[in-house]
Amino acid sequence: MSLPHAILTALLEKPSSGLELTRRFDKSIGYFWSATHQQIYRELGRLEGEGHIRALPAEQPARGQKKRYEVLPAGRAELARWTAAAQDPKPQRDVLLLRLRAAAVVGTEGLEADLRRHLELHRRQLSEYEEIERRDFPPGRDAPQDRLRHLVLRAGIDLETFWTRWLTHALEEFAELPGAAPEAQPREPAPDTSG
Amino acid sequence: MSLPHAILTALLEKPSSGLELTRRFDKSIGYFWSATHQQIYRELGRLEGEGHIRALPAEQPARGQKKRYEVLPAGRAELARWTAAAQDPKPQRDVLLLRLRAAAVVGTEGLEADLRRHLELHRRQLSEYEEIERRDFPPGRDAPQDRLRHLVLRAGIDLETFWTRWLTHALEEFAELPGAAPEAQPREPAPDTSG
DNA sequence: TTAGCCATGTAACCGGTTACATGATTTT
DNA sequence: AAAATCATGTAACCGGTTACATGGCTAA
Repeated sequence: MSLPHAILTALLEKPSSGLELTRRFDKSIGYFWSATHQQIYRELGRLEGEGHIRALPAEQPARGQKKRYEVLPAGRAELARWTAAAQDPKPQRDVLLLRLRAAAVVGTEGLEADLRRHLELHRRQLSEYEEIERRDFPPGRDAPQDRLRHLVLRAGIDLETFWTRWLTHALEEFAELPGAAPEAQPREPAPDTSG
Repeated sequence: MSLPHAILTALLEKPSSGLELTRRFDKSIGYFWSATHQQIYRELGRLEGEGHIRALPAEQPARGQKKRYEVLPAGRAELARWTAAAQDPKPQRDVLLLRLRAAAVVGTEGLEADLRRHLELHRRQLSEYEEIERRDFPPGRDAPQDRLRHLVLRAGIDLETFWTRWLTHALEEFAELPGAAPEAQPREPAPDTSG
């Protein structure tokens, strides 16, 4: 149940229409909580029904007509409640790690190329984040209001840094692996706890 | 579509029953691809229907009776295909970062305690991984077959290290934040690209 | 013989994904 | 006038989550 709160946050930062929200989710908030326009429209409907947001009465809504939403006090209260409430971290799901684990069993054939591609993608994302940091958080102390935003961006930068390093290391290991696939060499299964 | 491949990998490492798989998903593979027993039974049924696995004919299956599965050649081929196929990284979803972003708007009240809790959880996970590394990958060169497994574990260790560091940093920043919540101080919304 | 655990399921729900529909506005 | 784009939706599906059901085995 996080999408409604992502939307409330975005609307508090700036009242927007559905499509504007969609565009903002493509950058910014979407860096750590993505959403399609279909999701957003569905959720806007619910939030309005619950009295958490309302359409600005300025223009009459019709199909194909812009509808701009703002957050109501009840919505702000709900967001504050949710932000403060304890939440367990969700167990991570990472396909790439799963594929490496599978490769340990069926061979690494073809995997290396995709690792390279991922490395390139993460490098690009990293430099995009660093560009944003240069532009929005120049050296020197942030204003108190910007501290939290900078903190979030820092998480993005450090995560992408981790992935580029790890993928680089992985590719080095691949280069040292003997031959192609250990396909036909079943061996005693290792203890089940190893990663 | 990753759960069936996670199961195929686990079954190739060692033929198992549904509940055994469930237990193995609680450690090991579950560190980066979790699954409940309901998911696993459903998926085992599908995989059997597709001819990717089969129940070992040893014992007759009845309700409440163990059923052990093994991977068929078609299943191994499918896993190899999937492992080698290019896949785009899924956009990350991280609730904690979303909550920080929300806190920048509605205030940090109550958030700090949960950050501390998360820090503690990540520290515990980190030392669990490090324990596994000490036990299964003692210093010195890994055997080629263990390289990939060690690589996966390394990703887990480095990720948890990142989180503990970032959370520590975040808590330091919180300590410096003025007062409690900037609740009643709306300001010009910052540019929408920052993090 | 009752309680508790082992083991395998079924069913309902819910959020995210994909495909498609429709009206309004702008461009060619 | 046709085509492209903007903007708001509907509908179907699918994987993950939660709650519940059922049979067999074991220990108090």
